[in-house]
Amino acid sequence: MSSNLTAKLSARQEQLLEALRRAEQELSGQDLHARLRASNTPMGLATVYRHLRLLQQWGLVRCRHLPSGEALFAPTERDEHHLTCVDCGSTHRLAHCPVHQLALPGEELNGFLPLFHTLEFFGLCPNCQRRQGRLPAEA
Amino acid sequence: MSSNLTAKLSARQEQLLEALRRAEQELSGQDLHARLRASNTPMGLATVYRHLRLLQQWGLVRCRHLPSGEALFAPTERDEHHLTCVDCGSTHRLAHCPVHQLALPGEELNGFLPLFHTLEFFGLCPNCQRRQGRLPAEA
DNA sequence: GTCATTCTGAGAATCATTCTTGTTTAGGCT
DNA sequence: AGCCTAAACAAGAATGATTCTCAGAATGAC
Ligand SMILES: [Mn+2]
Ligand SMILES: [Mn+2]
Ligand SMILES: [Zn+2]
Ligand SMILES: [Zn+2]
Repeated sequence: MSSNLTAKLSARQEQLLEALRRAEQELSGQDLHARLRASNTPMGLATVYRHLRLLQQWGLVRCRHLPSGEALFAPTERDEHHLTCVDCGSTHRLAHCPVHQLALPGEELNGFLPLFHTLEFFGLCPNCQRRQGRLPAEA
Repeated sequence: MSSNLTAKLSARQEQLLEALRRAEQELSGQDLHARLRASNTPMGLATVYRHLRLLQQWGLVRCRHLPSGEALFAPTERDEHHLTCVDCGSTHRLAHCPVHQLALPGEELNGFLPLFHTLEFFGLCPNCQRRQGRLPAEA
């Protein structure tokens, strides 16, 4: 029950985390499953999701959701953020994390131990600004 | 944030945005649908999601996804962020936005027009820290 | 009025994720 | 080695939020 306190990850968990690290970018659960199947460490889809959830709970994996609804997973140590166009969905990776060593006030934390964060900016890419020319707004 | 544009929202879109603003906290698409049905401005589920997507594209509505997969919607002008426990899922609202007037460098933006952002912190709440004691480390 | 265009919503379809369940594996003990 | 139990595994079924379909309802120019 509390084996999650052990110092070492299981073999499957290592394989999964390694595949994520080897990937050049974030992967969906399905992508990850397909890659593992194609590699020499195949595993079932349920196993992928089960360990993905556990690794998230250990703070070793993070996920972000695209506007389309896809969930993309990445190792926590990869501290990347994006600009995403709300219209066409295109995304650009930021070169640096804008809150890299932002310290939250102690009274905000209130005993909470931060492990990682997600930060995403949304707006309009140059193309869509040009194409739209205008935006509807409230009365 | 901003915008003061000239185009007008449709009646349905106004009703939807009003319901979101009236809500004391973020609502899922299903929640919103249920509330509208119970109110004097009922509308179909497809219409709720259709306009929710459009309002996101106008930059008037934002959404965040919980680890559970639910998408929660809120008006963009509500600039709130949370601490979420990766273990038990409990969330705590931050009193202030830590990046409220953070300016992204122009060369990062590269013509992109920011409309809003999402920022969420993940970690361990005091209860779960106490219950776990420590975290597994990599091999 | 007529016709064209846009909007709506009930229900069906989608599909990523989770659950179920029978099977296999990993140890611990003798 | 043999036996036993608990945990891990994976195939397929189930779930459920979101999206799609499409026939009817509104709108709005003429
Ligand atoms: Mn960061
Ligand atoms: Mn903010
Ligand atoms: Zn765009
Ligand atoms: Zn907790």
